[in-house]
Amino acid sequence: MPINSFVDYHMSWRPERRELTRPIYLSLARMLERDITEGFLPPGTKLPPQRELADFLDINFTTVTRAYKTCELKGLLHAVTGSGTFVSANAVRSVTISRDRVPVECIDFGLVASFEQSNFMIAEAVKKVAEKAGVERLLNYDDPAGIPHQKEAALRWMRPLGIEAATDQVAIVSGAQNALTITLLALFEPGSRIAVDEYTYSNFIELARSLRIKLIPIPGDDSGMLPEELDNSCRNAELQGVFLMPSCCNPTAIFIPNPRRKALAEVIEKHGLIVIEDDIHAALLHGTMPENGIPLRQMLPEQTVYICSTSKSICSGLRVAYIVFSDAMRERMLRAIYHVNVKTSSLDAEIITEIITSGRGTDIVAYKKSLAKSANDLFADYFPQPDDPGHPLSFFRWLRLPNPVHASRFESDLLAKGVRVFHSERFLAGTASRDHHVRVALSSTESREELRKGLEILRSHL
Amino acid sequence: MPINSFVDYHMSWRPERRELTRPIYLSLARMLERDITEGFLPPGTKLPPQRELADFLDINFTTVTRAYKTCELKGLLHAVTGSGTFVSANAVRSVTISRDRVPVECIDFGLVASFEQSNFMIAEAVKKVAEKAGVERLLNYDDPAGIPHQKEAALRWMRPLGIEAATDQVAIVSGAQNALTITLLALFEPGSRIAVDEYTYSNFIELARSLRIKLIPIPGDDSGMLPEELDNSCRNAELQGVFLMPSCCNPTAIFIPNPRRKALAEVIEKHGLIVIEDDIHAALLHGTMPENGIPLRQMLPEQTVYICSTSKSICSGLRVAYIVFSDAMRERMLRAIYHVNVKTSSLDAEIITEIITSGRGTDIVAYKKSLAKSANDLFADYFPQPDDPGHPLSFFRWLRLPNPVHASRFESDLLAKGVRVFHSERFLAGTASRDHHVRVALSSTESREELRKGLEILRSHL
DNA sequence: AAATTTGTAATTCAACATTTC
DNA sequence: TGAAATGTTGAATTACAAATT
Repeated sequence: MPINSFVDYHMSWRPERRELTRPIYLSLARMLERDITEGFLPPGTKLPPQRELADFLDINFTTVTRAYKTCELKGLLHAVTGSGTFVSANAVRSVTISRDRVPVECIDFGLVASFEQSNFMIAEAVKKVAEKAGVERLLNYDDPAGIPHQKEAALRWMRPLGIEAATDQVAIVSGAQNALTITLLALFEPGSRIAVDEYTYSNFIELARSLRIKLIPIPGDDSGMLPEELDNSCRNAELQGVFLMPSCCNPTAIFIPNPRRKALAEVIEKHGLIVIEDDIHAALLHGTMPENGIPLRQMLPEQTVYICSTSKSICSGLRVAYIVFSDAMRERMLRAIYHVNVKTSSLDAEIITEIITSGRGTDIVAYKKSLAKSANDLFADYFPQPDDPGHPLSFFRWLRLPNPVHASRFESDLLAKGVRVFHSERFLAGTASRDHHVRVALSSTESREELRKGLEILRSHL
Repeated sequence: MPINSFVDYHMSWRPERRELTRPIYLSLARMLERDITEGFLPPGTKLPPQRELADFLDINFTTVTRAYKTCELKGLLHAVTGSGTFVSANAVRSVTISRDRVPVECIDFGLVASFEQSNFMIAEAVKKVAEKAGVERLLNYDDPAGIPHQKEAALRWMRPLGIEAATDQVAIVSGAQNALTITLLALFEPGSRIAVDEYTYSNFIELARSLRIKLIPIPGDDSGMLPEELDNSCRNAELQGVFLMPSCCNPTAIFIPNPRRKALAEVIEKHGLIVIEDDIHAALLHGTMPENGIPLRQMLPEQTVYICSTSKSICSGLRVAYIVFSDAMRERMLRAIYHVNVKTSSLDAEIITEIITSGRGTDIVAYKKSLAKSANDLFADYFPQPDDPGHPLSFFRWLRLPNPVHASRFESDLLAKGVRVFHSERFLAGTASRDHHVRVALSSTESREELRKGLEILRSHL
């Protein structure tokens, strides 16, 4: 029997004892999920401690643990030892970012596109490939990891970025997100732990969640993840990997300087972590900083998966990315590629190959860089941030909000005014809801005029 | 202390007590995995019962349960209440099928290609699309599930197959395997159970294994899965879904007749299972049987995911498949598409669309049908199987071997003679290593002559 | 047909780790 | 600084279900 009657206590959640059916933990989890999704327990609510609720329901407290855990794995809750269990900020809605169902009439600073104005150059390459002899050979099941000359082009593209690899250490897949899925499936398992920045690309967060891979947020500073913090986390919990975007972290735009990269590499090597290095912006940012970033793949070739997408630098719609891996990983990576894709369209890969080998890729990158420069200059006019640690040519900026705001209300208010942005809360890997920021994509508007108009609306809203 | 010394008993596995570290169940699972992959415990070995091993190690028997369970989810074991726990047939090697690293000089009856001789017709469509105005609009992030007119074409393609759906119930993805990954990620979770035929497409087996989804093999007869057996399994264990290829099961080539489909649908509806209906051969086989198959999607629209790939029927290299789902599934499906692919290349989708709307698709299908007819006739000359229950136009045949053989030795002996086939053991979802078969792909050779030569070698080998 | 063997699952117990105050 | 609050995890207990003999 319950020790106390609890009539006088305040408990944020009081499930009906009579509604409990066996198995208890499942029915409790169902009730909890229902009350969260129906809004009775709004985001941020502190749930009763396990022992207290167990006492109230006259069950063992680890049965509550299980019910809470079930909801936590679904992303509805997060729990902190010592503090309690809380309803997640993103419990109700999905934080997945896509261009599906965006109101047509809005200025999109949400999804980070890639200055699609350059796509007429791609259209030319499409024509060129289509007219070549032997297109038929691009249309079968052969070479699931890419045709040899396509892989050569891939290596040629990555060489200036500091990547040297053999052709059997590279594979062609369908974009960076696809590469991440493949890598997580190939090298990790449910329950694995991967270190990430406190603010992390939200689609990676949800992908990991759906694969039941746990992300461990590591504190960072203006130069990115802190090596000593990573070292700490490795000591406390068994970590299998670390996810990094060294040339331009999404969403914070931070470029990790080489000394920091080296310090991180040392810690990573010491603990034998697998590095997932998403260098999606590398080609675009190369040559614009006093010193080019050294990829972690170069420092730790045996334990790094290097992902180089052409979506941002060349063309977003063709879905071509390169993955570089070590010999020890090859078998597992190829198998995962086969399970997820069978193969990537050789036609698309051939178009990108044509663009690279013809030298046109360099032109496209230069053009996108000039657009990025111009967009960032305009942004700086509206929001001067002299101490902004982000990369100066980033396709998006990380803007600190002067006052705390309600994240999803902020987004929807601004959307009502015709501008879509994403609040920092979407990018939270863990719990810590510290400062408030918005990520502002500069590469998705069709003209400088549209960009200006959107920035105007954003500034007046703040 | 252990009750008996066990010195006199035979136990198939005697892990070192001293090697156990805490947590016990994990270290025990690791030892078990090691001993299986290193071959000390060959496939089929019966492991000691949980209680016996627990007694031997002086631990609680549910700790052994957990260790066994861990290995079972990895696909290394399977357990049957009452009988015991056994090492899986495919525990050690991968059964993934791909065209990577096939000896160049072999006749490939392994991977099921799609009579690639018709690809010159696709090359024409590529040219046509490339020359159209507005190719740029195919090259951005828009419409992740497919451009509206492409989805219309998809529905037009599927309508004769018995599929009626709204445009927001269909999405374009990158081939059937990709569709399966997306479906499993969207609608199932680690630990979910899906019913499958005893012989099942081996890439689906491995995909499920990597997602820790458990496949429950259901006995069948010449008309496919047995409804009463499915009903039984549903009663005994909580199943969430069922995977079916009704128009031509891979690898057995069985076409499920309509009465059987209806009986299965009844059981499925009763238990509320999600149907994954991979109708990859539907377009090719339509109109060749006395009665066309009614898709399960038509009978159970709310609980079916219908997958219609164009890889086999139109072109394998372009990686385009259609998924049809119910309104209740939409949100989860779109999110999974975004996590795995972001989107499928609109260019590839447009080429397929062009082929469908121009009516060329029907020509291609007719051509492939004629090739399939001819190949099957040739096969029947070499291996008359008057009572073969498979579909007469199947791209592969399921050939019973007169005598039991060693599966992987059989494959490698034949490969040494220049022919690649796959033994039935690769397709075993569960345990029962019953009859011996080989799957012979008829659609992967480049000419009738090559096919004949391969069949000759195969016959003389038997 | 009943008893036995064997695996499954929910719950409870106990020890522990982290955070807060 | 250390005690209290709070969540985590492994293992044991218990009841049960299926297959075998």
